[in-house]
Amino acid sequence: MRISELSEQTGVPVATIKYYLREGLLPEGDKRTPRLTEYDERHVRRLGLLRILRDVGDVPVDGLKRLVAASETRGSVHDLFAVAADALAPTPPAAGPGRPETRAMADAIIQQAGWDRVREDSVDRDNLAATLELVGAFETHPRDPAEIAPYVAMADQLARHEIANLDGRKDRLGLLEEMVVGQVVFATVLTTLRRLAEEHHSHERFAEDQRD
Amino acid sequence: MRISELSEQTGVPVATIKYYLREGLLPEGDKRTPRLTEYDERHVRRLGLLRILRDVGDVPVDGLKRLVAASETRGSVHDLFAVAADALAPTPPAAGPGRPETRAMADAIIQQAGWDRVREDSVDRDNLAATLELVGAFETHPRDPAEIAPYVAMADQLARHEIANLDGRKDRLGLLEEMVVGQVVFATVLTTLRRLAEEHHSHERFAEDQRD
DNA sequence: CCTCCTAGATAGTGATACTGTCCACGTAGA
DNA sequence: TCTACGTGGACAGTATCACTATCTAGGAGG
Repeated sequence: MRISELSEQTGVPVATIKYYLREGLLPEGDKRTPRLTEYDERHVRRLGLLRILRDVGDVPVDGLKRLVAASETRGSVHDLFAVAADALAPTPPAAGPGRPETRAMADAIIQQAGWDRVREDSVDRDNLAATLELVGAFETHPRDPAEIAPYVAMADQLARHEIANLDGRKDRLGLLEEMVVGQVVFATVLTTLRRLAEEHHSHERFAEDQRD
Repeated sequence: MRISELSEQTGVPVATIKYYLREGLLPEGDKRTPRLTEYDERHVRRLGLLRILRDVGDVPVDGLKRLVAASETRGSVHDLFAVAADALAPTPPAAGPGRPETRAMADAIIQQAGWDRVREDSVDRDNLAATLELVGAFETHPRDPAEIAPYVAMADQLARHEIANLDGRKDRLGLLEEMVVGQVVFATVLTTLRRLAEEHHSHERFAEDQRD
């Protein structure tokens, strides 16, 4: 199919498709002649994936690039997922490294959770530390691990559920795609659901409360 | 304290403080003379809050404005929370209204969850619908509610936990602040923890898997 | 043959969140 | 009293991001 058809089928403007091609987010099509390139279903699918990650997950274009690079990772599917996790993780909120004790607390949380398969240099260790650091600067005490425990338990449940639910028949890249889409979509959905649930549950405690 | 001192104490540049004052995110200080304004602890605190919401929660300045406006809401604490939830909710990903059946599915999910205290016009109903719509356009089938059920249960747990843990001694605005910070901080933390947990749990199933 | 589309290069746009400059003035320390 | 530095206020400038538009030359297809 031609670029205009690809655009029609996906709803993505031609200019944007060209941009994604330039950025290497879409593989080049089959160049029949210097003036005519043929695109196929793989492009349609990839474009759909890119739009979901951008529109639903707010993944920056730079993250998409890292994801594309990650998809070339050799090794086990587990290795592939680990590299993809780094690609999806935002770059740590604060530039600075933060106090080492905050990083230690992040590591302690991960160890407490029993997640001993997490790489020592996972980006998310820094992310967790950076978040604790920023929050700690506001609330004087760096929010002790006990407060985080329920969230650790939830994350563990969530991850088990999602890993278990991956379609075992897919190939390497199919699994990656499913994992990545699941991660960003359900992160968004969960955040929205949580706000809805909070609105509901605040009723019992605060509907009558006119305080102040 | 003077503006330079406020800046030092919070680490926020003077120019940024001026910007926040212009935007109405910070209340004006006590204008002793036309050339000298006195700021106090309330400004320090507010600035800390704003920075957390921006740096950790990625709340846009516009959302912060909505939040400030929301904090003036009359009525019960429950009403206050509801308006704040709308302020924190991102404006729906897609501009268009989407198919009505998607909106119906969003409403059905909320009803199934038993969250009957959620306002009919909550922004998050639209957000949920918009997300379902976008995902549905990619994966042909609009992901049936059963797949979402576990997330509904999690969100419910999360919300109960958070509402129950609010410090009951605080005043109206203190409660709002705690609720809002908790919401954005734990949303971020949970997302990070989930990626970490997924990396760990993928080991058991995929460490040996070289597929493809 | 003529019109439309394409690839590829490059430049421009709009939104967001600051950041920098300028000025006249006033405050505080010497 | 003198003076250097800090201030409020207005406004312009900047950086980044994610596109979007324009232009050129040329080939495809009726």
